[in-house]
Amino acid sequence: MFERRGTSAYPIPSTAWTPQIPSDEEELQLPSMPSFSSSNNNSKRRFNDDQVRFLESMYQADSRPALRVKQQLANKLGLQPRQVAIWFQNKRARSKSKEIEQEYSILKASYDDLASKFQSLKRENESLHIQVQRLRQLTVKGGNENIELETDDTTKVLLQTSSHELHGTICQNSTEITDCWGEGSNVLYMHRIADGSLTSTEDGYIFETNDLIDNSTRNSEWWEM
DNA sequence: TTGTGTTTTATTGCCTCC
DNA sequence: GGAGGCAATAAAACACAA
Repeated sequence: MFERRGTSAYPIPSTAWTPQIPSDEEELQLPSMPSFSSSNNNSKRRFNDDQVRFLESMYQADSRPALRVKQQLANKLGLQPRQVAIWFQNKRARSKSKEIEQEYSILKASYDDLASKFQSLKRENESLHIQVQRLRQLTVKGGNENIELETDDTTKVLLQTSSHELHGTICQNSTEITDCWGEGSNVLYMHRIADGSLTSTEDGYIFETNDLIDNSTRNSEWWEM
């Protein structure tokens, strides 16, 4: 990006000017100012600041002006009608390109945010798998032990194991698991059933220990994204 | 001053619409 | 079929660092 350096040979209107798009009978209204000289001896010249300013203003009002408007604008600016038409065409292309750039930035920010959340969930998931494996080993041994599963900053699960039964407690918003064993805490009871699977009394909270690891790897493509 | 990257003006060819 | 729009691209103008 760089700024146009050119100096203006014409006075710049002191107040913002909004072009009025003329009807069929009207003439294009431009602020009074000296006509632009058409000293365009067929070499490629950049339009001066005033010409660009007027064209920009017109573009704001109408990005696709009618032929007659373009002709009148060309007369006022000392340009060929074709130059004006091409300027509008290029301007539309530049605007579209900028718009796409902005949309890309928004989408990228959104993607980065999602990717970050995904990574953190993935880490949590991996940690849970390790802890579940540990739990399985202990239940197979038939020990009698309290196991604390850490899921994230605000949730902890305590499982009390014996040879054939598991009791799980979910503690939320507590750093110490014992803090939340009181009234109102969210308690999850999981029971071993005949075939070795685990089930809980919470709605929709059923999983099978024999399959747990396999279940997690069934959708491994999704996690490997 | 020069080389390089960016921006602007202009051309070309294709497409759509009336 | 002609007019006008768009995408791709060329070429000139320009900014700027080395």
